[in-house]
Amino acid sequence: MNLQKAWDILKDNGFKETSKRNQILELFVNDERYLTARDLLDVMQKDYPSMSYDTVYRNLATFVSLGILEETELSGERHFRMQCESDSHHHHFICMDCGKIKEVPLCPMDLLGAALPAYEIDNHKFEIYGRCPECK
Amino acid sequence: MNLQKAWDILKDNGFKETSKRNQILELFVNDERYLTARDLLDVMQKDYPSMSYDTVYRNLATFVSLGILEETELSGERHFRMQCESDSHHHHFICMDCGKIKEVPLCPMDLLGAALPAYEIDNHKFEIYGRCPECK
DNA sequence: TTTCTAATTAATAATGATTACGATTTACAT
DNA sequence: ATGTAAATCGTAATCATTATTAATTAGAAA
Repeated sequence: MNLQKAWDILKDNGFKETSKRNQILELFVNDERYLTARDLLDVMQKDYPSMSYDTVYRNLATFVSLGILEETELSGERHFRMQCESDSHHHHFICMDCGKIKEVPLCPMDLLGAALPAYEIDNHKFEIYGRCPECK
Repeated sequence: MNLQKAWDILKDNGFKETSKRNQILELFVNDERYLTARDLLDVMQKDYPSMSYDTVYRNLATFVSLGILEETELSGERHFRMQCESDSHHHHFICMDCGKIKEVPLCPMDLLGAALPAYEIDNHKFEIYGRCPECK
């Protein structure tokens, strides 16, 4: 997702345009890795020394709830990255060295069929972990 | 996994038999839900008021490393349950109300084929979340 | 059975991530 | 230009988890 699209979504939902918000978004646009709140803060405090945890976490929560960012938990910490462009449902290979992802256009739910009758299925998670060709 | 099997594994690896360890194991044998460290502590402090966090976490780590317990992260907290009896690789539906699981004898990795050439695959996670027939 | 030693535990403090709060500042509609 | 709700700052609080040190205990060896 690009910056413009993210701002369109924010504006549509009545959120104001601020420089902090913009820098957080720019950071995600320019970095395809999964980042933690601390990663963000460290980078951003170079430009905005007064950036606070509250601002970071509040905006991350906003972005996730609006579908601008996606979130996953890696080794006990919450990680965030820009929502993928591709509109078709997919899953991710995640490189545990560099944090970059590769889309996997396959969903195990398609193959589940009637394996869980009478169960209400709300959500699912499928992720593959390892090392990408560059890091191997 | 039953209590005897768990102790066999512990003894084989040189771990001593203690009442605290035994109670933690008994708790998991008698509860098929995913439990947090705090869940454990709350229950156990009724019988062993002096049970400490250290003991809980240290033993949980031991049990996981020996394959006695399995672990997953649910809504930001580590959860544990007894390792399944079934020896074949499988995944889990997890009820977000009661915490009970249902085994799903399907692995998406089987269907991945050569979708990720040149990638080193170390691990994967596939979980389905929702509500079980009893909780629905 | 007694003794010895390393493993285990208790009690508590420290850490690290995340959330909350009151005061201040800012975006933007009027 | 002004008013107001939203956003941010600075900091403190909270929550899960890990570390520390001293005391206790299991199990081996005498």
